[in-house]
Amino acid sequence: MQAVATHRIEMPPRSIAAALGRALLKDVSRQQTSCATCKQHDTCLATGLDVFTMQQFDQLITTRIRLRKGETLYRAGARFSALYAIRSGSCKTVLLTEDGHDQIAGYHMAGEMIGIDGIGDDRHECEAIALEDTEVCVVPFDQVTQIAREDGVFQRNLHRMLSQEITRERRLMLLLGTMHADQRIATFLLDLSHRYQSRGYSPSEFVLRMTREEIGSYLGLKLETVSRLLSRFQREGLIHVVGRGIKLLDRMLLKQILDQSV
Amino acid sequence: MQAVATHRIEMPPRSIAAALGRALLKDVSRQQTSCATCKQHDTCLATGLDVFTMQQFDQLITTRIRLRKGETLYRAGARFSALYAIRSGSCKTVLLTEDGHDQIAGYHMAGEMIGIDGIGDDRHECEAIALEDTEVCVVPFDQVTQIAREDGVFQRNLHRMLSQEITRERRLMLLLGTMHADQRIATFLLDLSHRYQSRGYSPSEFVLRMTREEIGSYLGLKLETVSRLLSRFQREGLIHVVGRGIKLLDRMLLKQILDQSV
DNA sequence: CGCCGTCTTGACGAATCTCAAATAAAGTGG
DNA sequence: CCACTTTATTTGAGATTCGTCAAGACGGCG
Repeated sequence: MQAVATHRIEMPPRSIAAALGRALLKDVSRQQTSCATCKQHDTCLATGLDVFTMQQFDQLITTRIRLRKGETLYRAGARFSALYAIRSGSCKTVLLTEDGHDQIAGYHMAGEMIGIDGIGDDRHECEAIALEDTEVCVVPFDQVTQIAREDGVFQRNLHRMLSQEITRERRLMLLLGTMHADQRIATFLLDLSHRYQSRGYSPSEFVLRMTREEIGSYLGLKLETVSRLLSRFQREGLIHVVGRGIKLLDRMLLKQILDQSV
Repeated sequence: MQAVATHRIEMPPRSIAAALGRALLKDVSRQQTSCATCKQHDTCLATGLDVFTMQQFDQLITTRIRLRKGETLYRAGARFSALYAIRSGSCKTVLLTEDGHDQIAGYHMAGEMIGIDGIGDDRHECEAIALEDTEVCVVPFDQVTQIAREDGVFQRNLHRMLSQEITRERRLMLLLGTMHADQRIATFLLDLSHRYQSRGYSPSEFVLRMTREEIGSYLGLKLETVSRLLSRFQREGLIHVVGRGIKLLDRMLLKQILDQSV
């Protein structure tokens, strides 16, 4: 019996370093039950480290930040100095253009790492905003760099983390470039389902943390289109919607929507 | 008086290592004229290295590959072992989904580095295909990793390169998620203009290496829409089109298209 | 010269956006 | 805790953009 993420996802509270460790561990989930929260889309900086390096890494984490709903973790243009591991709650990252356009680039839940967009030119190029009360661990990047130079496994994990961000964005590009509105919504719901499941929550019942408008921005749609499609999916028996509460009734049918070439 | 890239962009031929060096150098363009070809969108792995590390890096490059138009450099799913610096010619990278969809993820010209999508899980997740006869230098990634551990500047350059790929994709996401067809085409033309300019070619006159269909795939449009908009831009005096030859007549007006909020 | 892939252009239709109004939910101050 | 304000959501009708289908033109190449 799985917990339903009706309220908000929270990682079990322990020491700060342990919290981040959980957020970063992967494939070692058999040994540590808390790592069950972190399987697929996570960042895995600490996978397979030897004890010494792991201790070193633990010592990095000396600060954590509490954000209330709507508060900003970092703004576009802010100086980049650290990565942030989400300990509890969730964030959105927002892209801004000169001409006032904006778009939500990502929705990030507990166990994920954000802020890597700043590495390139020492400035964050998007802003991160809490969608609910959220707590993040601060991981100073210069020290990450240092450990990467001393430990090959850690270096590899860092590269993998960066590359996975590229992969994530590619998937979104494909969605935005080729999919119809219903396919986008279906993909979005299945992605959430998958991510909740890999954190130990129900894959078929969860609460959206974003408004219809934010979902639309993320998927390249208008809020009315999002609303209409959720209603349509409900009429067709695919899902059950109550406000931001979502229950997936037939995930096979949802997946079939993705196959429709027209 | 600038050369017009009427035929194809080719880096001046020298030794293999030097060719890659040019492709990767940045900000040192005052000292080496050949680096004028590589200013903005490039990868800069070798920026600011000391002589010793630079020599080390030079020795990496022992292979280059010649591709005829249409040939594949790597396929999706192929084992990742190296990055590729484009020495002459150009490539497209293509994303593929299980259900047969595909989309062009990037258009890469001489002086750019491709293949970094493979780092995450040791497999390339897109395929790279030559748009014309093309020559690439092979940069073995395990040795890149090794140098990164020994040299902090090099490590930083590597991180920057990865992060820039993220930035590039973000821009494309914004385009796909928020822009109208005319804004996408205008952005596409201005981006090419910018990149040709930073390689020492005319920013206002160049030859497209892709078909209308490929441009459409890249921008999330159908080929007819691309064709119609190029015609419209020509009618409006913004550009002059002859087949794949493009002359930008009024870049200010093109930029203004991006500001139209409607 | 004729074939084939590419490109242009038109007419039509479908998907999505825009505008608008009503309803529901969330937040606020007393 | 209630009344009130604000914000979010749903739904409809109409406009618009872009895609689809189709026909013909262009250009390169054997």
